[in-house]
Amino acid sequence: MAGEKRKINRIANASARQVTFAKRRRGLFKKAQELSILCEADVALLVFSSTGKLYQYSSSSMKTILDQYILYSRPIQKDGKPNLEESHDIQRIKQQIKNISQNLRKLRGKELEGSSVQDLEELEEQLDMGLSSVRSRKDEYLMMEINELQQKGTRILKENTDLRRQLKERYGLHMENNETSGNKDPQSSESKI
Amino acid sequence: MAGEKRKINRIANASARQVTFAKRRRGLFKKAQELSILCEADVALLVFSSTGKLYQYSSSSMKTILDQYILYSRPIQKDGKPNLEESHDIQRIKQQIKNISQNLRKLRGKELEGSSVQDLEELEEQLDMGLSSVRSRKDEYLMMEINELQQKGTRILKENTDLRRQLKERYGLHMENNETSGNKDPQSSESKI
DNA sequence: AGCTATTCATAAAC
DNA sequence: TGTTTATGAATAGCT
Repeated sequence: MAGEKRKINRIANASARQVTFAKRRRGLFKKAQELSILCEADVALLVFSSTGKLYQYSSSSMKTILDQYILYSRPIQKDGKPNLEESHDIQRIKQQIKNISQNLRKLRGKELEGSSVQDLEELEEQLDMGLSSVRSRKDEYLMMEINELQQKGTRILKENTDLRRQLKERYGLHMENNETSGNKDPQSSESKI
Repeated sequence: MAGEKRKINRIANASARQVTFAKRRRGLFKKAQELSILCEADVALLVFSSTGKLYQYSSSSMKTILDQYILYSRPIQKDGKPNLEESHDIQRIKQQIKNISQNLRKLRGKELEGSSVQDLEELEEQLDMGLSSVRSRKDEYLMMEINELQQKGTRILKENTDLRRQLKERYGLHMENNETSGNKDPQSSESKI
C-alpha cells in the first residue's frame, strides 16, 4: 500500500521520516551506482541526515571527484583576496538572520490571543528552521573559513620560514625582520583536511 | 517496452548510453532533491559524464556541503591547541543554543491553546535573547577570529614578499621554492573548496 | 523528443 | 530493523 500520490514535503512524523530516509537513501545510492556503471559517469554523492550523520558514495575516489569539481568550478581566481565577508554564503546567512529577527518582532508585536494556533506554529517552525540553519550552516561555514585561513597562514608561514633558512644557510646572514609577529606561534599548527 | 531485466553493465552503444545517461541523470537528481526535502537531509550530488561535463545538485550551497564533508571527514585534531571549538565562549554559546532548542521543543509540544499568553511571551523573550546573544557574541567572536587570521595572514604574506624582494635585490637571485608558493597561485591550495 | 510496457522503488502495515 | 504487498514512478526500447 504505497499508494496515494506522494507529496514532496518534509515528513512530519519523525520516525516515519527516519524510515523513509533509510529507504530512499539506499535507493538513491543504488541509482547513483547504476548510473556510474551504465553510463561510465563519475558520481559523488554526499548525504547528511538531519542529525548530521554522513553517508557517502563515489564511483571512484571521493577526493578525486571533489578535486575535479574544484578544478571545474573554480576556473580563475586571480586576486588573492576572496573577501570573506562579501561571499555569497555569508550574505545568505545574514539574510536568514534578518528573517528570523523579523519573525521574532512579528511574534512580539502580535497580540497572542488573537493569533491562531496555526499562525503561531508557522512562526515557531520558521524560527526552528532558521535556527537550525544558522547552527548547521553558519557555524560550519565560519569554522571552515577559519580553518582555511589557518591553513593558508600556516602555508605562508612555512614558506616564510624556508626563505629565512635559505638566506641564512647560503649567506650566513641574519635578516632583519620587519616584525616577526606570530610566526613562532605554536597555535598555528596545521589543521589538515 | 522497458522490459527485460536490467543488467547493470556499461551500455555498449554510445548513443543509447547517452540517452540513458540523460534520463537516469534526471531521475537521480529528482530523487536526490526529494530525499533532501522529505527527510530534511543535506544532499550534494556531482556527476561527470564520460565526456567530462559536470552536472551538479545540492540541497543548499555546494560549498557549504563540501565544507561540511571536509570538516566531517577530517580526523580529530591531534595537536595540543585548545582549538577554537573548545574555547570557553563557544562552549557557552553552544549551551545557549541548546537551551533555545529545548524551549522550542517545549513550545511545540505544548498545546498552544492551553498556554497562557504570559508563558508564550516568556518563551518568546528567551528565544529573542538567546538569538541576540548568539548573534552578537558568536558572530562577533567568529568574525573577529576571521579578521585576526586575515590580518595575520596579510602580515606574514607581506613579510614574505619583503624577504623575496630583499633576496633578489641583494643577490640578484631567484629562489627555487621548495613547494607551494601559494601566493602566486591562490587556487593551488589543496585545502580550498 | 514523446510513448507504453514493464520493471523498480517504496509507503504503509506487519 | 526486516519482510510483504499494493501502487505510483522510472525507464528501456521504439518511434
